[in-house]
Amino acid sequence: MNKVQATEKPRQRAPSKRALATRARVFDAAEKVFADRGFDGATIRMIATEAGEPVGTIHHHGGGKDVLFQQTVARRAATLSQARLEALARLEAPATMAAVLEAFIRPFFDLALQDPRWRNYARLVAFVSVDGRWRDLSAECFDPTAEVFLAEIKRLAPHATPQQTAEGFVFTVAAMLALLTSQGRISDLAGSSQAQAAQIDHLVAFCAAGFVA
Amino acid sequence: MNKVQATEKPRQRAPSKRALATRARVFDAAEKVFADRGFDGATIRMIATEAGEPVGTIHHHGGGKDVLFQQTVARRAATLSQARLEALARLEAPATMAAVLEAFIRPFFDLALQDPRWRNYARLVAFVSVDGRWRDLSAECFDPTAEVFLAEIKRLAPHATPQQTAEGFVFTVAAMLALLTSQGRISDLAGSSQAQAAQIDHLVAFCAAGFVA
DNA sequence: GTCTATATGTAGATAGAC
DNA sequence: GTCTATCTACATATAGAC
Repeated sequence: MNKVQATEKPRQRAPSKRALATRARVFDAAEKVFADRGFDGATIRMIATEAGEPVGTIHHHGGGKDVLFQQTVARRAATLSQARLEALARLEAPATMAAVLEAFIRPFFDLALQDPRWRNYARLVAFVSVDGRWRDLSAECFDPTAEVFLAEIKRLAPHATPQQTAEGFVFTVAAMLALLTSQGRISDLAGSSQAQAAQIDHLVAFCAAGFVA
Repeated sequence: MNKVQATEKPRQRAPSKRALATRARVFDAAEKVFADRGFDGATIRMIATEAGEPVGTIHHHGGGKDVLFQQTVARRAATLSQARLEALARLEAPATMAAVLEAFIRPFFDLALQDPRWRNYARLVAFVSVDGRWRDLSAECFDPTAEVFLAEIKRLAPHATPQQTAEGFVFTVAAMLALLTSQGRISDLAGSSQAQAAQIDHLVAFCAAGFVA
């Protein structure tokens, strides 16, 4: 058993499993701390503590605080986009407005329901959406997919002006993020709790009705 | 013996006009900087520069960074609540869902359209709504009025469950803040600009239709 | 790749002159 | 009430040992 890679030094060595696991822990920790406290409220030290790694390791994998932040946001964006576009492609030919909106909304909830890291990611995205300094980042990560859905929505509501469809889409995204990040706020207001499954249906119905109007 | 009473503030003297103006400049500046950068991203020095005041003055009027932040959020909340409740009271007897939602939504836009400081305030509120650390502050400032409107909405949609009305209200608030803080984001997506007046009508219609569904 | 120690900057806060 | 000067603490980042 010769260890080939031990002596070879190509342009970039494949990272070891150990290194990849560390890297994932660093980004998961960054995701959680950034989601809790925002970019400026988070510190490299908090992230290091959360990850169970020394401070230097965060810089090594993250490459500075704002690169770390941007990569943390970008990391899951491709997965999310793909899930959304696949859901859209799965719709049979005469799609309804509700079905298109659900193809956009549900994948995020499915991921969030089964993985708490995706819930952290949702809160992180909410922070990004509110802070004007990350507009370019947000556009890079999410606009391409948004354009695809926007085109589909326009096709289903040809009578609406471009402004109206754009507005409706912004309202839909805002409502989706609010529900994703509410974490019981709605139950507080309502006085009791209910399965999230129904809430997603309500969100889709709410937005679909809004678009029709 | 009389030492304690002597050193205690007898009662607060009425502040001079000059002092009140300075105080207002401090809070306006804090509002803008907090709206731009969030709580942690803002610094006392940025606020001082924005206000054209020395650093010590910010502490004097604000009393520490987080007290300053909370007072900045609370400062306009009463005005907003009052405007909303008055708009609600002005509705004639058989109110529609759209009219009730408009009574909630339009006052904020009216203030924001005529005063850029209210636009800053809207962005500040968006930051607060996304950061879990300010949940108590947010509840204190906005929940009482929200309860009034929620009761009215329930009256107009007796068939809906408490969960559904609470959800719809959260969606409405999220969409409202998104539109208030969009600052041309919607025009970007739509490819052209349009008067905000129509956008508010669209928002009301969107949400009213959602509630009916 | 991983971890420690440290350099450098700037934050929030305050004491005291005016 | 207003402003200056300064204290203390902790941030990011990096150099270099392992």
